[in-house]
Amino acid sequence: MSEPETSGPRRVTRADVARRAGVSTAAVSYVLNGSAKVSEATRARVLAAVAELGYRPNAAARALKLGSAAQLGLVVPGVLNRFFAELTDLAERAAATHGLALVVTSARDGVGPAIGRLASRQVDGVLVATGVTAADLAPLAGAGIPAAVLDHVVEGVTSIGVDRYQGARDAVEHLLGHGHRRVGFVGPDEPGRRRQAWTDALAAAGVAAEPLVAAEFTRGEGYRAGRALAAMPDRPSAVFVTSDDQAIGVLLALHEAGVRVPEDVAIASFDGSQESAYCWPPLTTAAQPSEEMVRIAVDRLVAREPGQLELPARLVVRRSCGCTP
Amino acid sequence: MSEPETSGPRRVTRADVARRAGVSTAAVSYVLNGSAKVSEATRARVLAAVAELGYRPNAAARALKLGSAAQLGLVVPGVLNRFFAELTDLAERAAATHGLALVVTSARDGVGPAIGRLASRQVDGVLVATGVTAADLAPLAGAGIPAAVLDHVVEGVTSIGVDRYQGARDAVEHLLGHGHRRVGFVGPDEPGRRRQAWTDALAAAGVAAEPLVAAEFTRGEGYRAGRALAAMPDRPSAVFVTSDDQAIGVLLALHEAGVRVPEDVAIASFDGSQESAYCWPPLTTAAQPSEEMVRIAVDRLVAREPGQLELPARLVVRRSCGCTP
DNA sequence: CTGAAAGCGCTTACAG
DNA sequence: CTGAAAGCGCTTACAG
Repeated sequence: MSEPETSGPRRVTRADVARRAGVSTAAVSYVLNGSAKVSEATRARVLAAVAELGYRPNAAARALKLGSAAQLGLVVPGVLNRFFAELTDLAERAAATHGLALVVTSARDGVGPAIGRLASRQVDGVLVATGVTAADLAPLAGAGIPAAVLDHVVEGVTSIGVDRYQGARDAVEHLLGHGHRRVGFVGPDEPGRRRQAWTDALAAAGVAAEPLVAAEFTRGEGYRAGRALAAMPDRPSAVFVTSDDQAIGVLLALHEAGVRVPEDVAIASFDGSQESAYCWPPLTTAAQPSEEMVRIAVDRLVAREPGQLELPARLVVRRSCGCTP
Repeated sequence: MSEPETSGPRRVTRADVARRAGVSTAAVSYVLNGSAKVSEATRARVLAAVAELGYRPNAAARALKLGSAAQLGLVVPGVLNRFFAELTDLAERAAATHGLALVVTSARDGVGPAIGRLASRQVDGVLVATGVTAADLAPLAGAGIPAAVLDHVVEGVTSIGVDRYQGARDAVEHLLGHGHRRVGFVGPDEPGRRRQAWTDALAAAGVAAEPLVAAEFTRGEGYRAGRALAAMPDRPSAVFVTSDDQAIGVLLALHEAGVRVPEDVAIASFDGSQESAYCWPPLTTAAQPSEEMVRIAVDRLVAREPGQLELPARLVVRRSCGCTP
């Protein structure tokens, strides 16, 4: 199209620095990598040359030699989901703590390709915040790259998850504690631990587990479910929603229909994203210990320490369940 | 701490593939890089060997040789802000279109360090979605890495921005069009184009530009501003808020105080994040053409095509201004 | 304490 | 159409 910029001044390499400082190239590496085997005078000369030349080590060369690109990969379903956006932010911080950069890969075209892309990038580890099987992770194992699954526990794979059953159960029981006897469920149609917790909690309370309104994990699906709820002749007086994002969609539909929350329908959800505190009414939600999960996962990745860990969810009580009027 | 995994099977290199396929290592490269200079039979043998061995080219070696790591850098203030989360998602998609990965760097410790980190990583370009000066970008220029500023236009720097003045002015005028004569401003205390638009629009309408409630670009600050608004004896009947995130904070404070939107206070904001459609009431907002901005910026980065472009904002009318009751 | 040298895995002219 | 070889910029034993 237009004239491409000329390649500009040749990149400055450590050879330039060595020449300028009057030392060997090895000395430059030693100084930069903090080896002790270099005199104070040499160190000063090298550092001065580095500053004068604006030298930056070539990360690719370093990665080739060391077999590490000093970066972590993160696979998310997409950063648009509130909860995953927060995870991305936390992961970036945690990685930075170890001097690692974060390569974000969305699994929009499937988790397999996403992992494949990362596997050839000499990443030092991969954080996976999507549904995966051990097989999906195989290319990483082949390349000697450790992986840690975030958010849920997968058999045979290093994973730091949250106890979805307990979190959901706490939320549903909280709703029951408000005296509700018809507590609906908004979430994926497939069986899962949150759904099981809902079923069990209602069974324990001696009431029927219904209605179930199917919705995938997006605000849009939550909105559709909310419209369905609003239109129900025998609407439940409370619902448990499997994620904050879905609950925010439910909220919108209910508002539009003039159904009041929590007066007409009480709501409790799952995730504890920051958004849950800023919608109206603020959501009572089973909060995942995201910060802790990410920190632990990154630490284990860096230490190449395998293992599984399930952390508890914590019920955060706000207005949507009817607690704070 | 625990025993580190053993280094595992040595990585398979193109030499292994060549041996297995019975061809030279060059042939492997030719096949993988789609060069025409290789026979069909050879190609098939190489591809078979690649599949059998699960070979993945070493990205670092490729980057060193080619001077390109096939990745783009993105500098954001943080991915927690709704708008930047969406930008991150869009950038990841746009980069993938060109076969590039996305390295996300938060400018939490300042834009200088963030850019420095990227500069040594052989990224093929950097997308900057933070306030920057041409000087901040100097290390990139030194390394021959093109940069493009997103979201606003910076003098002397390739940038794809939105017309903040026009967007804000449209929003304020829309509020005036509803008959409001006291239209407040919630946004940063420093002068800026959005604030100027607010001042000008009110001047043109012959009314005083007040009150101005200072708030930085976060939901928390928006919340504080909303509380201040709610407590005002001479509360304006409408406010323009400089971002959706802030507006969502304002909304929460107003709800808590029992101030109705739009009946008591009409609101219009800026950004057009997806969140603006899902809060209550949904926000009338001057929407940035994010998808287009990101696509154009990435295309220009890849083509190393400099230049500046300012795109119009588009007013999306929803309930918060009083339009759709 | 410092320097010369090998090698990380790739790509790509250059000969054949 | 294919192979041998140089070289990208670094790190790090190994001699001195």
